[in-house]
Amino acid sequence: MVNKSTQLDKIFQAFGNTKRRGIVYTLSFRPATITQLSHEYSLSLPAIHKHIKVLEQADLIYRRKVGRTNFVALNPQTIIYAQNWILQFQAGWGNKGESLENYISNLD
Amino acid sequence: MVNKSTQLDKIFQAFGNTKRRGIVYTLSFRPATITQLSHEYSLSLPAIHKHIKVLEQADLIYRRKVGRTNFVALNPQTIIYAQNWILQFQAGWGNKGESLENYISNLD
DNA sequence: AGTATACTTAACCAACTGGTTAAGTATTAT
DNA sequence: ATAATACTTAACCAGTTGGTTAAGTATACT
Repeated sequence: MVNKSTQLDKIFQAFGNTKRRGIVYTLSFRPATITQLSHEYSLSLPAIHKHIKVLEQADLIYRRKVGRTNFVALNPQTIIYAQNWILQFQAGWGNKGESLENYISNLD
Repeated sequence: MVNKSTQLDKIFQAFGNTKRRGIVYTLSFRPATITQLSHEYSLSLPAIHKHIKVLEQADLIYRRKVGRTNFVALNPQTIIYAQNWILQFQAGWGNKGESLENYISNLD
């Protein structure tokens, strides 16, 4: 399998996990350290490390190391990018009350 | 592993694949049949069948069988649900130009 | 110098994903 | 009745995911 993963794939795959969405939610209030997040979500350090990596590779968060402490913060631009993809369907089929039943019965 | 998958997990996992996002995009113009989608995305019927199942279990699409033909259509309510989750971050940290560098240097 | 803290990395594992081929079912056309 | 169409299901497979335990590294504290 070729598995060409685009950025939107990575972003939505990152969102597709309850704990990662929780981390994003937490970071929407303020930055945090990895240890803080591991306590908040009852995850081992290796486990949170993997989640952070997934979020980082999706460019949803970025980090800065200060001494031995890693601070992570949201990257709002990437969230806006995902928002915009979803928002394009605002005016799409179904938003004006169309139903599949009606669609089918109007075929010929 | 327990793998308690919430609806948001399913929705974002469904979005986390380029071909499934393509299917959603196509369906944002009008309903389609499974065979039409398999041609449009060069996928075998078993492959498209699995994608349709993922989208259906996330409640992003629904279908009606007419004779031997399966029509599928978007469920805009579910898309709105995902939009709303993402839109909550509109006013979150980082949207007023805050940077992690500044955050760190203001700690004490 | 020795110990604690904050990760990081590696190896392992079961479950899931996204495709395949092959075979089966239901409906429609000839 | 036979054949074509439109899926559906099952079995298989390689790669990914999300956790684990154990060990390693870098920085800070005493």
